[in-house]
Amino acid sequence: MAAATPLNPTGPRVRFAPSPTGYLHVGGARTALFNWFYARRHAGTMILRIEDTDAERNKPELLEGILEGLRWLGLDWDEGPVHQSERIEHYREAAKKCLANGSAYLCYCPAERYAGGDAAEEGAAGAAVRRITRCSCRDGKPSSPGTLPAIRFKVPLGGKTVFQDAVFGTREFSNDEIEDFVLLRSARGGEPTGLPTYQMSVVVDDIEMRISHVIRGADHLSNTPKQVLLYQALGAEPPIFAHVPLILGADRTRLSKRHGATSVTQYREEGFLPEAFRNFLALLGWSAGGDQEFLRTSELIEKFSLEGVSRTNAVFDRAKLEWFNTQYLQKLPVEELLPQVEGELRRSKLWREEWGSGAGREWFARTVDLLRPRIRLLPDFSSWSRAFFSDEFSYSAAAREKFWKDPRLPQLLGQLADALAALPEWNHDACDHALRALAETAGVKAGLLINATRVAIVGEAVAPPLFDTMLALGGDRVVSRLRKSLPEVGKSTQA
RNA sequence: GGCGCCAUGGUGCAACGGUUAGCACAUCACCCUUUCAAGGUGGAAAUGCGGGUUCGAUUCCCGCUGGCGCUACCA
Repeated sequence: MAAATPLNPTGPRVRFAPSPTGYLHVGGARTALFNWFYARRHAGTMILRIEDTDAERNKPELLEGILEGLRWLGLDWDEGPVHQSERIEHYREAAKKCLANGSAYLCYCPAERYAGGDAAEEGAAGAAVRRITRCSCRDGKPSSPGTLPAIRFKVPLGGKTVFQDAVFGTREFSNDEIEDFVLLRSARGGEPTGLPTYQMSVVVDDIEMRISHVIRGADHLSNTPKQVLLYQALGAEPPIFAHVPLILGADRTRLSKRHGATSVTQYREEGFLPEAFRNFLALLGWSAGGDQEFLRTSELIEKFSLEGVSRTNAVFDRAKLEWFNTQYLQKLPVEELLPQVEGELRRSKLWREEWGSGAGREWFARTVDLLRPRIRLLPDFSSWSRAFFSDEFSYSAAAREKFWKDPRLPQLLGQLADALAALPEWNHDACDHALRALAETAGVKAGLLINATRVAIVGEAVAPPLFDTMLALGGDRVVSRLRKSLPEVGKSTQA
């Protein structure tokens, strides 16, 4: 994908590295967004890397969905996507190097000896679980020689590992708390060396891709010291880390399927505007410092900084997301909205080519402008405001129940249709006067006619102001819809 | 269990030793109004607890509590 801004070869290099084991969820999207903001803010380079080393859990078909989600969000990248599955040799080389310089060793222990234990032992009445973090293989005394070995990192005894985090500050971990983690899994099949673990592939790639800032979820804070140790073993300078707080569900646990929509694709389908979604996401765990919240993407890029990233986990609040959407729906210049609405109408098969240019385009723009203060999500354009784009619509039950009660209505609406049909000119005030005049002669409140007419011409109890609506629909349509409604109005008033 | 991180109204953020603790969402009331929104005005609502440090703590330190994360030959 082409870069949106000129690249600065000395600028920061960041990456977003999803694993195609699921869809792009909002947490990942927010991480991608922050990386992108940072890259664009500093004219740096954004790299997309696919972490697909786990052949079992990896589902290649999910990748397209992730890319689609990123594109919908409006994010682009300058390099990649790079697939880790195609770089296995690099990781093996690095592991060999660690073996050669003494920072790693071959471990012949069966995998089960390390795995399984901790979680399983938890039930033992709170008994302290001492994990195995070192083994005799480390000293060249294989516990089960003959089996295929894994390569483990030889974590230094004693001492501490420190690194800089742009969000959390200087972090220190004592090495004795870090287990001898696996670099290369024991071989399956005939291969002498296996596949890399996350720690290995991430570090090797971040080094080779010259990543300067690792911006990722705070769930990685705990394994960062392992990675720092690896950088040192490979003779490389660690990058600057920036761990961003997690996004939680309303119950304060990490956002997951049971919290409802967590895939960005779902938000696209529900009809959110990407820019509104971006604005909302940006403010989850980050703030420009002041009180301003409505920030267009260009402002977000301009203001983004790692210093503004919070250390507190944030709860995903859908109500606020919807508020952002209504704000964008209302504040954007109409022209920016038209393509979105056009897309929506196309999806619902209501689109007519005449609205693409000329007078049709003008009408379309005016109508969208009229409708938008009442729109919450894009599909509202083809549902409750359907009557503005199609003659085929139905009268909502709630609307007839509410506004088609008065028994005089069938007669009055008939008279109104006649009066409107006789109008020499079709404009807001003419319609207004005609309706009020009729109300006065008939001795009814104007509101009675106004409300009933609204239902008759758009089928809904809720719509823009009546005379603006009439103007948008045009005289012929209003009159014919009014007449066509008469039998239905009759039924309702008798019920 | 161990290690780590975090802690301002229900939610998202401000206030980075001195403010009547601010803004926004949500919520309630009122205004506007032909419906419903939008908009406007106002209300209710927070510094988890306990110790320090300081003339002064939301802010710095310690403890507690609570939440979250990591604790795999997953990423």
